[in-house]
Amino acid sequence: MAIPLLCSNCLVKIATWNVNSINVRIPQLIAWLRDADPDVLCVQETKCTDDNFPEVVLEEAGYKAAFHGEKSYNGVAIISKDEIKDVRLGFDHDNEDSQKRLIAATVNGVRIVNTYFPNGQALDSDKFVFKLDWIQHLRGLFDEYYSTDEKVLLCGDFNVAPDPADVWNPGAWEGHIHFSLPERAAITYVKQWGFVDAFRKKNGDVKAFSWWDYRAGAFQKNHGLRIDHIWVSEPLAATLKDCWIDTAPRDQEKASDHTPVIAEFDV
DNA sequence: ATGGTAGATACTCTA
Repeated sequence: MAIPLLCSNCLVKIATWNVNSINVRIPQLIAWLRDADPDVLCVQETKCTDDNFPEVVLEEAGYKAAFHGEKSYNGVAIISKDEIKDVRLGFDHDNEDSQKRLIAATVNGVRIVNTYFPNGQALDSDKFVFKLDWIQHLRGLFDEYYSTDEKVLLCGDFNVAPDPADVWNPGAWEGHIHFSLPERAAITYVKQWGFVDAFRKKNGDVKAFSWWDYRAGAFQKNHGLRIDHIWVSEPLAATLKDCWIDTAPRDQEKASDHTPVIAEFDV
């Protein structure tokens, strides 16, 4: 009798969380893994080199990890209970100086692409040009390597709020970084590859946020943006059971400015 | 319009 390699008729939980320094946040991260019990957690802004990644602590908590980091800035990782296969680090054209913003891997037959989109700073900044260019390259990655017939999941900190419902005061944010038309158009182009927004599929047009500025008591006033996303291909969307934002970690001491987004699949 | 906070680094940058 063959031993099944993949889970069948079971729930798989995949989450994304910008932790804003994984070494500062490791106590909250370990606690959240125990409470929320995700199968996979994609993290962004690890802000550490690969030799400083807290691999052992995660192992003790029952998780393996694949990571792609650098000193001080950026950095992404995929943390998983199950085996992490076929890891990709960055784009084909990246060199050793390229910002570490992309890691992809296959877990239980799902191709996971974990991303930390450039912030862009301001529309008149060189960093904004870099942001739009980076997003174009991301679409290119799906065109080149992946099929919409496969189970593909794109998640991470997109640094873009797609719609007015994703912004606490869309009137004031219109034209500003995170909610300007060029960057919204850029992520729409990525979405048109064949993605479904998991949160919107399960929650309609509800207003909900995944990030609140550290400043001006933004979290207490619920002055937030929904810039952390889980987008899935149609074959994966067909198995989507639920998608939600867990605001509890944002309310803790020493919180990240982002909070986890979780999608649950019946595979 | 300004400045408010946090993290990493090193006397400032990024978000």
